[in-house]
Amino acid sequence: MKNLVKVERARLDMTQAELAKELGVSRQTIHAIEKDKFNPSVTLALKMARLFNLPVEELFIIDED
Amino acid sequence: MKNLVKVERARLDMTQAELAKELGVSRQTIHAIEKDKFNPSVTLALKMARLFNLPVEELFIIDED
DNA sequence: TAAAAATGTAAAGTTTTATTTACTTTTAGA
DNA sequence: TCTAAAAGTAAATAAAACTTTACATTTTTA
Repeated sequence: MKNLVKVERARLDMTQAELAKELGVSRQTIHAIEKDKFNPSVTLALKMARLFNLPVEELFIIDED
Repeated sequence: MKNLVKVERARLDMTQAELAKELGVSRQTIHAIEKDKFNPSVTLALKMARLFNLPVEELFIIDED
């Protein structure tokens, strides 16, 4: 699993802390997701995708099959 | 959060056990998701959406804002 | 270049997802 | 209608998401 959170966050010119607050999670959660430390819930993924105006499938990409 | 897993599973004429096996999770996990008992990981959501040939956003719907 | 802001990291603790086992109830087929 | 498959439920456990706190490092900006 890789994701475009860091890039899309940069596009919106938001800090990890700002994004975290917007999404109702901790800054460390954002950091961990950006570093592929974990696999967020679909709810959080949906909220992020909506904020970034991207489909979940483009924001989070499963490596292989 | 609601979801269309039960409906889409019916469209593919699969049992909970078959779907579970296909996705590499337990039958109870499928059951719990169908009953909105929990919020799956984005990875599992992506696998389901791909199997059902639907965007994650259509398979899993956040209730409000 | 010094200070402040942002990011990285880490550890302990909580909550929730997911597994396993087992049993009951419902549904479908012979 | 009897039977078997499927689905519902539940509880104990394991694993992972997420929180909180705290501090170090990097980047930005005054």
